[in-house]
Amino acid sequence: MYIKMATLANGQADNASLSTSGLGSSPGSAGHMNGLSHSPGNPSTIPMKDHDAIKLFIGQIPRNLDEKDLKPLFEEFGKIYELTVLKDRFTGMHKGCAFLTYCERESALKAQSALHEQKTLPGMNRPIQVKPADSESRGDRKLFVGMLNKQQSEDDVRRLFEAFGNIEECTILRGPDGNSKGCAFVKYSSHAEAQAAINALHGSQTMPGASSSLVVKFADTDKERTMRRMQQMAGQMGMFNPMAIPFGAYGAYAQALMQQQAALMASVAQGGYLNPMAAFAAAQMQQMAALNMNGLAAAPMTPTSGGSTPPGITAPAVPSIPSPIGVNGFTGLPPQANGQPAAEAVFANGIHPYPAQSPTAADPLQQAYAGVQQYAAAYPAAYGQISQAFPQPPPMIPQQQREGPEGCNLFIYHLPQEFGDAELMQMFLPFGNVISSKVFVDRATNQSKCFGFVSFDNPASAQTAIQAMNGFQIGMKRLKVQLKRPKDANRPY
DNA sequence: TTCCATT
Repeated sequence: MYIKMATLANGQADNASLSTSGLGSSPGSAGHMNGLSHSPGNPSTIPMKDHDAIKLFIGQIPRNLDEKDLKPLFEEFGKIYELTVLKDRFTGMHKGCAFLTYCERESALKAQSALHEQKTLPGMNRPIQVKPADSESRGDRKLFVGMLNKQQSEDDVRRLFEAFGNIEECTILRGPDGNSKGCAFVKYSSHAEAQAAINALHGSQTMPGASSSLVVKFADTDKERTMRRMQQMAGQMGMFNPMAIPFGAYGAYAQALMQQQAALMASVAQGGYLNPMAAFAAAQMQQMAALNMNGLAAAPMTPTSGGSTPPGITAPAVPSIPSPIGVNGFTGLPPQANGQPAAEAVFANGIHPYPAQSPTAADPLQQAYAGVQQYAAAYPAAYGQISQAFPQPPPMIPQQQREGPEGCNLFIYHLPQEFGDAELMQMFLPFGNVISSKVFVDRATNQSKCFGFVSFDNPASAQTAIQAMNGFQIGMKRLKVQLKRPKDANRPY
């Protein structure tokens, strides 16, 4: 078992090999940015998929082939977003099939036409199946919205609905004269998002001029054709989707967070169990590289961890960054950032759905730093050397479970098996004040069920966390991070 | 040969 106790160097190497998108880096090469320097702020380092990407079902796979064997076969047709071989939940037995999502819809279509029933893999007696997963066709995700104010535009409706998920389409129904009929269709990426919107908004308010409270229900499928016509009519007014710009000026910082989280989780996932020291150190190194890579840190990088206070950091988008994150993370200033108001201003500019936000909770940089402190504070006895670096760790002992307000509670799925409450909290601290984190554990086996909940004290942090962490890649799987379903979520309308 | 789980 000690063999698995990865040294820092090994942990980092593992990260690099695990990553499909260049997120990994090695400690010795922090100074030259691990080949990522050519893409500062390049969104391609954050894996994304088309909003209309198709999840494919792959059937008739020999049971001796796992994700890494299948990857090359399917990569021919495009960049893979996620590939998951289905396994029995208890025995871990390969079920002979998989789910595959390409980043681009087009790749899925190509793969389907090239492979579906076109050949039989060794040992199989039926040809390979490559087709949209059953789940792709089922599940209502289109909402009918009634009792709107007739002055409300598509953008107004979007603003009302965007907190509950990714809006793929939003159309006001209009008469031939172009006047709103006071209703709209809103299509989310998933059924769950649509359901969340229903739960939160149906009957929640009465628009000025409307005769009764807001109606939010699943769209009548019979009328889909009508709807399509409507959408085409309103079609060419090119609206931009605010959700497509997750962080605005903070994009680069979002990336930095990704790097940090990548290191943390990859080292856990690869190591087979949690090695807090390696994870922590890896996160530090990743953060150094990431911040510098993105041009947020002007300080020249030195490969050794000198004890000097890092020089001031300048950045065009985020004027002032707490420097301790910069050069080695183990020494430096207390986390009271001097740039909070500026950072908040940037952050509030089109990013916060809830403008009335406390600056403290809204400053992700500060939160990131707090997260690091928390991580160090969690293991003070074993790693005194590190906890020393933070003379006064904030009293952030995980509180008892408590739910936050509506819109503040996240459901997280596909957690690494090794993640416990503390790791879950650590993962989400950079986005706000985590008031609780809970990984579900099987009572019988004491094993994580790989899902859990995180609660923030404000909805903006929750949304920021969703934007940053939903779809975050661990191995070939991705975290699912969404608002917790309200308990009456399954009630049909 | 169809994942998926909501303190």
